[in-house]
Amino acid sequence: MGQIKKPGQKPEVVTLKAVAHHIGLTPGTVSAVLNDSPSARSIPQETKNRIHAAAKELNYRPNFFARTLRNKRTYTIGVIAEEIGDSYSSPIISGIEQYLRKRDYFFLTVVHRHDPVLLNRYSQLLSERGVEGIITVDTTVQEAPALPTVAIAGHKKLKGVTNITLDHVRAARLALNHLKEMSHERVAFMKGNPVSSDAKDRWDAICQVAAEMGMKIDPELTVQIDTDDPTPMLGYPFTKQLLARKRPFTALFAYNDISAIGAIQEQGLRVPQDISVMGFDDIPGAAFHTPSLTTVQQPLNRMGEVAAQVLLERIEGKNEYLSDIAIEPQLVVRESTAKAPGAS
Amino acid sequence: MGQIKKPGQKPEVVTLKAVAHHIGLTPGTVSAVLNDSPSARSIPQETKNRIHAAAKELNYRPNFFARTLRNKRTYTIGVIAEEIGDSYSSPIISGIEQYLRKRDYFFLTVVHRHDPVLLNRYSQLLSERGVEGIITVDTTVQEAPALPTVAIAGHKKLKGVTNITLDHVRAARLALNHLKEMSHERVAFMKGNPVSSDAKDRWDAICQVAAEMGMKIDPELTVQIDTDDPTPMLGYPFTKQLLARKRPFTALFAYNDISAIGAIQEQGLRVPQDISVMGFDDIPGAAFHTPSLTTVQQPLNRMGEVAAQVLLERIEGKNEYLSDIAIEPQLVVRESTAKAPGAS
DNA sequence: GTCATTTGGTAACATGTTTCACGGAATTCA
DNA sequence: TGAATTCCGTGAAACATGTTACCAAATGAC
Repeated sequence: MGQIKKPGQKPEVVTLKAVAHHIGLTPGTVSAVLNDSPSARSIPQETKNRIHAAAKELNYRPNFFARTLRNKRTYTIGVIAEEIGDSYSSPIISGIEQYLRKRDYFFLTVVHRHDPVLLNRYSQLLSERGVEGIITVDTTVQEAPALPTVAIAGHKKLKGVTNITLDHVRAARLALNHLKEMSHERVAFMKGNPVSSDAKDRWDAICQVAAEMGMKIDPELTVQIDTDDPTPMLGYPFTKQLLARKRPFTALFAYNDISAIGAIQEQGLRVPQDISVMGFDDIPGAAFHTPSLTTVQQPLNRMGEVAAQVLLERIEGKNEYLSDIAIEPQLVVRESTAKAPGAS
Repeated sequence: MGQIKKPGQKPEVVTLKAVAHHIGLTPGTVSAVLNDSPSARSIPQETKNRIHAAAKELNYRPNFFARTLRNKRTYTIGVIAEEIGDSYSSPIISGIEQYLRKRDYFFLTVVHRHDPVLLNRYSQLLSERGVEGIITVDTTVQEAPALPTVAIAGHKKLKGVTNITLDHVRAARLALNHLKEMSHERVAFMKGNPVSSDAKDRWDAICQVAAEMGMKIDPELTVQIDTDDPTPMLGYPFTKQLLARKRPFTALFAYNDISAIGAIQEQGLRVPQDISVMGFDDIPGAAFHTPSLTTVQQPLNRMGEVAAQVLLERIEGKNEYLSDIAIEPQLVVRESTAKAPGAS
């Protein structure tokens, strides 16, 4: 493993022993020098040079597993995401990768699909494979983990877990203010599927901010998403359901961009002339949809980076551990929202 | 690593030695039994039961690194993608994950960004970390690798590499036939950025099929993408460039869905009334764009699965290795293509 | 000739895997 | 019936490869 195979020959692994032999020293000495360990203090520079030269010449690569066996360091973390490849997880994982690459860490990825049993099994397995920390995406860790853990969109305070969450109150404020400025008074809401770990917080924040603003939320104008489709079809049936109630409204605050796009597919709605639609997330497609989507932007990529950074700081014991990190959302106004019909 | 830490106590690793000690046997014996190795043939069932019971009771988990040191098996593969999180790589990686999960393999992911130096460095690093095979996505491996390798959208025949490629000739036939049936005669083309490993093959196939069909390709109606933007902006400037030439055309065959969506943003085009636009890939957003995109579907998810499957078969030495696997595309007709204006 | 350096070797250890061997019992052969 | 062979159940030890605390031989200082 880990060496160039000269065609036709057998792999010819260059071990520490081989290097040592090559210059007539012992593996222990060579190891100490190559690691610049304190016990190599007394080795003269001349010898050190010879050792380094030989290692380079033979293209010596220490065996990762032998080394890990002693050192207990793997420079690897585990990422447990709800899914790979959907528009929410992808930018997060990409952000994680960006940061880890700079720090020469690697990561293993597994998918939990909101299944708590899988979540536990995978934490176990990852831990057995020596990951030094775990980042979870869109799930709630249920019990204090054995390894340093950062939970993106995690919402349970647990010892050893750093939660990275969007400031949902601020998000709600941005969104509702925007709608208010556009004179919308009858606003419909889509509540996220409870398996989505942001669903409850986001809704609570909306309720709180609505109360602050003196805006009342009509239960007849709220629908609850309870399917788990990664395509915009997610939003479609719930919009139908909403329209079927025949209760007038001028704006719809969807649970996320995906469901917002699904809602716009509903032919009964002219967006934004009749109904303004507000999304959440600002996924890559949001800007290129027709009409382009007004949305509360979550900096997903950055959240991934921050998660990785915080985790490495904890692994390397640099900083004291924070139990919560809030990320600030931004409002991105595009075409899908407009003045409420009939407003001056 | 790999065990539950009882709060307050030190980790308390359960090693083989601990298990052996617990029942008064030696590690060697316990190991043989737990692995059901041939040398455990002569151990009576009664003893085996005791050993298994003890292992379960103490919740023994073999140390992955110690084991790998001897066995040279890691059940891990490396994925080298151009990028994580864009609409091309994401479904592929997701497909890889789906298959690996079933087989209890893990994977490490790294990103090459079309940089050949990175590609080599990462193969090295992954190999040092004991991956048993590599899947590359959207890059061309330049020299015969030391490990079993599957290249998705790879185009160079190399010993040890299995290329998984779309049948581009068939793809071109599907697309051009559709346009012909819609009476399009003046078709504009966008050629992919040469760093995209499919670009050349796709173009060659289009030229070949066009020749077969007696359709001629006007160089004035082809543009060459030479930027590397993951958003639809990719297609936008090249469409402008095309229009600036004032050469009339009724259909545009974009390099992929992303650039097709970018092209449609160009306000000068009414799609499909004036111009039909054909994409390539069928990314998740294609169906939900307005107008929805007619496109040649690449089963990206499936390509990932197939890649993983083929790679594991090679690793486990089950099948003889194939140097090429062709994947069949499908035409998905949606709203962005229509009869050419003026056609009966 | 004793003491301190200098230099680098020795060996234990991290944890599992696997081959070999050994003492005693059981069986077979002459 | 006694010797030879095989079988049983297990332990011992080598090995996979590095790391590191400690030790020893050689050299030079006084």
